[in-house]
Amino acid sequence: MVAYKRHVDTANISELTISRLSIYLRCVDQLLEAGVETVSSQQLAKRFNLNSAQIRKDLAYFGEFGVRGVGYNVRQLRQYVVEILGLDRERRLVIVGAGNLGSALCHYSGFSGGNFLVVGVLDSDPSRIGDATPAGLLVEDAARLPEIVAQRQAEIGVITTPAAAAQTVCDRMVDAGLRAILNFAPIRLRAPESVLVKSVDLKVHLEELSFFLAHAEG
Amino acid sequence: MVAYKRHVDTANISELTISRLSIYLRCVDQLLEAGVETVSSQQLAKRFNLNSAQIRKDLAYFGEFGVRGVGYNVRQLRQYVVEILGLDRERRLVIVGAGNLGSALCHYSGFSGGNFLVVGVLDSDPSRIGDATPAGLLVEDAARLPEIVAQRQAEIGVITTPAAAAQTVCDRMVDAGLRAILNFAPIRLRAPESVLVKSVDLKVHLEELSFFLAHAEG
DNA sequence: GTTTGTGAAGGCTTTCACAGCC
DNA sequence: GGCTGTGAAAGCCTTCACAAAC
Repeated sequence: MVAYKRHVDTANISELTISRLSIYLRCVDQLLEAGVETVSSQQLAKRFNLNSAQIRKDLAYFGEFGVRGVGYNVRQLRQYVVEILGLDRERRLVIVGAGNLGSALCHYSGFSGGNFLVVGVLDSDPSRIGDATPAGLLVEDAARLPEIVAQRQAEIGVITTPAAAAQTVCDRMVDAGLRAILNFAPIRLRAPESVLVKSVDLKVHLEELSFFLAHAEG
Repeated sequence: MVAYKRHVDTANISELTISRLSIYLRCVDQLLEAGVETVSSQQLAKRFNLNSAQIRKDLAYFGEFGVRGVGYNVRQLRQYVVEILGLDRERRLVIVGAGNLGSALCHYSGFSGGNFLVVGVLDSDPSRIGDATPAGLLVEDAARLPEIVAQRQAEIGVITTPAAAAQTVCDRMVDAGLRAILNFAPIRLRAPESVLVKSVDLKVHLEELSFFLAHAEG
């Protein structure tokens, strides 16, 4: 077994591989909780409905983590995936849009827990500024985005505004120095190539389910 | 122009095509708001950062909606996409898990608006049962899932419980007759093939952004 | 002239299958 | 015996490019 390759050309690695690493992390956490110490790609695949060759290939991009004839050490594997995903240090988030979704996310365990920390919830609506979110943060003025990003060293912006405001908020986040943006507004955003924007349109998933219901025989 | 083909073999159509149809619907809605009456695939592509051949191909699976030399009638196109996605009738949702995310989603406009309607928010925690959600629904006992699904004719189940409870809730949703499930718990669910389960792990997206931040040069 | 709908080409991802190693 | 890491094959998806239609 060799250590995690730090100098892989990450530009050539598919986003699909990255999102699967994230999934593997959940699986490995479950195994750790269950006290499993060693796991083969086949066991992982069977247990979590994955493909064993794909697991091996995804991991092999970043180093040789396994032992032939044995499998992977679960604890070690977790640590490697954590390092690959950059989860070995805290990542701070700023949420813009203190509506239902925004205030729910700021104390959603996936968002404020583990390596992620919500350090600000902003809105441009004066009637919302000063409100307490369920997590105890106060809603602040969206105009203060640049200073909040700088002072609190936020790296990730989360957009939970209505569609009409999203592009403006995105532009301001880019100007404020945020390099990674998670967008929940149902609109396609434009941003410089140096900034990564991921959009999650929750309605798309519902509409996929609707398509399935409309066309499934039965 | 020919009408929407009702008898396409939907089993052969990629999920990617379906999720793009959903995106096209957002784009077409923006065009309608802007008063645009006709649009070509190239105009759509340029405006929303898409590929024109892909738009044409995605649409062509379901019929011949365009006029050569002209393009697509925006209003008509919207109607076709709505029919394809099965959005021409109401789809009722039941949410299980009245935590932060669950109660936020039940009055999130994407979830209770348009063709989707949340008809129940359930939890198994007695201390939550009876609580009012922001949308005015009362949290009901998760044990009543089967009767609520049947009486209110719910079709889609939404899981917003902690990971540990998600598989049990999923099994009960299947038993209650739900054929489409949207899962927000960070766990891989197992369900019969006749049921469509879509999982949305919000943390996966954050971790993808983290990977980008960790490896982007800068 | 313009644009659609589509076969063919190209590119990307997954899966297979096995050499190499334990 | 077992399992990983990986080239090769298969499958899938996107893009090109053009005939057919307006």
